[in-house]
Amino acid sequence: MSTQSRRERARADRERAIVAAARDLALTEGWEAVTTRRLAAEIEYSQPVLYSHFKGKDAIMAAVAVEGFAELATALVSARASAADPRQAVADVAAAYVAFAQERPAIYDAMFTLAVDLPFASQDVPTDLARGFAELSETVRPVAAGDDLETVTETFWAGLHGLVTLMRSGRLRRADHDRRLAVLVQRFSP
Amino acid sequence: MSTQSRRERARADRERAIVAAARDLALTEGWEAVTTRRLAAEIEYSQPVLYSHFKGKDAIMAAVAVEGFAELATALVSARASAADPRQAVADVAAAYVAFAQERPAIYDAMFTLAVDLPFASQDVPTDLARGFAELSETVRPVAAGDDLETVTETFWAGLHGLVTLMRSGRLRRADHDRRLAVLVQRFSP
DNA sequence: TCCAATTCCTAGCGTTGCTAGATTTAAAAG
DNA sequence: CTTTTAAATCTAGCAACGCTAGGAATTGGA
Repeated sequence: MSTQSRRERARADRERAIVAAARDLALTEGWEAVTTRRLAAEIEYSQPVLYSHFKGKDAIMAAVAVEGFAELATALVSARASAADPRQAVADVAAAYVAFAQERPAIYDAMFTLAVDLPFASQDVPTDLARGFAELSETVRPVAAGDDLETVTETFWAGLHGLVTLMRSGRLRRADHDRRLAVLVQRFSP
Repeated sequence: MSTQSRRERARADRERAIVAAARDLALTEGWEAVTTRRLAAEIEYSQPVLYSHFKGKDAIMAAVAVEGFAELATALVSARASAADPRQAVADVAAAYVAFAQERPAIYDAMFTLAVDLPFASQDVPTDLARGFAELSETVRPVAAGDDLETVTETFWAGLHGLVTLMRSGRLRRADHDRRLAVLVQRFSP
């Protein structure tokens, strides 16, 4: 009984180590540097061990993404909480969203561009993703007016996502970023 | 002299065949099906021939993307031209943009998500890309007001891009798409 | 008809994600 | 404490990827 629980604990530790290694590698060198061989070396086990924890590389990336949802949600919550008024809240939350994406581009990609085997628009959305979305919702609620709140939230989100991805891939000049963000925020401000 | 020009013509034909094969394969089976071996088989030459035309697979994808810019620009031009008034123009151009992305997802990815070795925010932007961007600019000009036109255009573009990419990767429910687009259009309408 | 130059292909390198089968390790039974 | 059995882990390898070196074949001009 106790030996079994000890083993389970060790397994859980190793699983966390895999996700942490993937996250660190992706952050420092990008996802193309995150190979199964490299991950195995990092946790000091052989390659097949990874597959006893995760179905494949995509599942590992999904696990990193889920961690990212928690971080993003926390960042959005604190941004909105410290805003002086609803108008400032939109600007601050937008800034926090963009800052997260720019500081952790690899994590952001795993969350919103790469891994597709995560439940999004369905019932069993990861809790922290729902938390982040709810925070966006509350932020734009004052401007929803006649429109459906969820729809407005998704559209605002899409605007942020578009700005972030187009800029990071070099499609938009970085210099003008703040002005673009201001335009978007203004269009979604009370 | 004539034999040389004949050879040059044959080479140009083969180059076009490569891009066409890549485009067709990407459209029907996605970019992951576009391998250099598959492309070589398609044009009935061996693999290394590809590298006498293009620096690598990325360059082939970039060539497909450039073709896409032309198509998109044409679609946007005709959408704006047939619009009854400036307000309708915004809606029609937005709809045309989204329709293009949804009907040719692989091409759209090559244009705006994958290939990065294309000049975007610089002087030597592909002509057709500039054409498409100019069309977007003219469409949103009535709402630019005090803001810089280029900035507003880029922000509107980002909104469209965000909607398209988030929906295509399953992050947004497809059913509510029209309503989200309407919200965006309304925010950028005169 | 022979030579030279260009064009093209065969073969292979290093890397990827992933897996089958042997091997070691550890727990349970005697 | 030894033996047996089961679980955990590793070694080795597969198929596919992008890409390239070096030799074979084709072509045009002398």
